[in-house]
Amino acid sequence: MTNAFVEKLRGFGPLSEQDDAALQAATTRARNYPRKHDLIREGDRPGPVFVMLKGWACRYKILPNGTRQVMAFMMPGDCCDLHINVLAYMDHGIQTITQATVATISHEEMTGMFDDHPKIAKAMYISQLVDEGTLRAWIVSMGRRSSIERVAHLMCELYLRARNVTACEEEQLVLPVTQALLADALGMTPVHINRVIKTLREAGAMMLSRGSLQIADPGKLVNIAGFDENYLHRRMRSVSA
Amino acid sequence: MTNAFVEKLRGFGPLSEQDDAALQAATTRARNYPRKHDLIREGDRPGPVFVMLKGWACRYKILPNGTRQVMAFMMPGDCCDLHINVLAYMDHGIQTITQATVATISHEEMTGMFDDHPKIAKAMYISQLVDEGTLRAWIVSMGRRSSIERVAHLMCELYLRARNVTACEEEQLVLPVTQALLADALGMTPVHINRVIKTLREAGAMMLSRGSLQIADPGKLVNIAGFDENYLHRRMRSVSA
DNA sequence: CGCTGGATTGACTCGGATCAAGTCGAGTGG
DNA sequence: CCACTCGACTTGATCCGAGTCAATCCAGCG
Repeated sequence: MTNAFVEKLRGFGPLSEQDDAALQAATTRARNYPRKHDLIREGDRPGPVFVMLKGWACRYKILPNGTRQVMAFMMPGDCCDLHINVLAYMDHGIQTITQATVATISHEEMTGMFDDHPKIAKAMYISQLVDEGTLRAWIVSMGRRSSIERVAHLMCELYLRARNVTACEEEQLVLPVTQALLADALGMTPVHINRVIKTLREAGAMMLSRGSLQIADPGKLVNIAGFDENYLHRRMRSVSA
Repeated sequence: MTNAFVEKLRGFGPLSEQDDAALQAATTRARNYPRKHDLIREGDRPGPVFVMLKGWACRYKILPNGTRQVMAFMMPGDCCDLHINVLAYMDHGIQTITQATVATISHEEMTGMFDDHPKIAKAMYISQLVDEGTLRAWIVSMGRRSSIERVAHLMCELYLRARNVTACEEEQLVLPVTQALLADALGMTPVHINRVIKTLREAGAMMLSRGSLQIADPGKLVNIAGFDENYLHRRMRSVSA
């Protein structure tokens, strides 16, 4: 039984049985964390690479005025920067959103795996570039989309990403996010998030309640969001490098 | 005489003479481009890695409604993602802001250099992580800073980054950006950018006119911006990996 | 010269923030 | 089984930062 990380990387390119085994071996040493637990804080010295196996986490930064900005959601299969160890300190924190199972891969293990398994390396590079593209898409949302578009866009993204790693019935999906968290992620206030969600519900596009997202009308939602899934790079390069 | 790229990477860690020479050799094949020229467009198949030697460029994306969001400024010494070739298509474009000299490094050259010069590889990874941190800082700005703070923050960032690669007298610096471009970068309107710049000028913090930035009162500007240079990772890790 | 791209300023509007009360549901303990 | 609490969600009233629209200005330049 392969874990979410292996599953995700497989999606970026075929892996041999040996590759699978190596990945699996590297992610067996996992720990459980409660919700709202800091895996690493801003200013900390980076350690091993984190790999989410179960549960969600987010990258965030607290500003001097006390407000918080969430810059990324991490779900099962996601991992933090491969070369994180070359930096002297973290410029942001990573905190669990739900209870979570997280594996760590040491720097040595990582380099070893890269040397011995080029296909793993390539899949990880793709994964990292997708994460970067996601950051850019986030900037686009914050800069040029209205609040309704922003919320719809994020929902589209999370839906697509989550569906890649968790089986889910129809257009229904478990989204373990509070409205306050969404506000921190989208640069809005919880109050306004609430109103926007209401609008989207009344428009018949989607419903979000008690940690569960239901896409009522995918076409309508995508349309509102102006969503273009390109940046998630799910369509792969045909000719391998 | 070494170019801006070599200079910048040196700042991330000591390089041997051989490293220097290899970098220099890889970036001799350079071309000139006029301003407002697309080096690569959204949807294009990624080619070689771009390295800015002279002039500025930006990463951008045009939305369906015609508005534009700039997601990064590239100045001499900056380069685009190392592993860009593993993706099937670009999810954003890169366009010159000024007339520019740009070198390209092929994928083969890149891998060769990584294998033969581990110090170069490390410096490039740091550089890439800094770029990523910059993207996150951008998100923080868009999400949680007021327009005045945003403008001040960007000016602080550009000033620090530019001072690393170009010698400049005092707190004076050439910033080849129009107010419209700043608007596209900061998610505001040109009109409002103009008013904010006026406010900052009247506050005695900085002056920006005709492509030249003058920091009148660095302390004041940093204070307004809530600027924390951590994310640029100029303080290096003492113990090498 | 007059043209053009950029900068500037004013008047008005509006999206989202802010402030302030609730409501609802899942515990939890008596 | 009910009262209490607490975190999350809702809703209304009001305010303000930034957008919009529309002139005008200005410098460089063919």
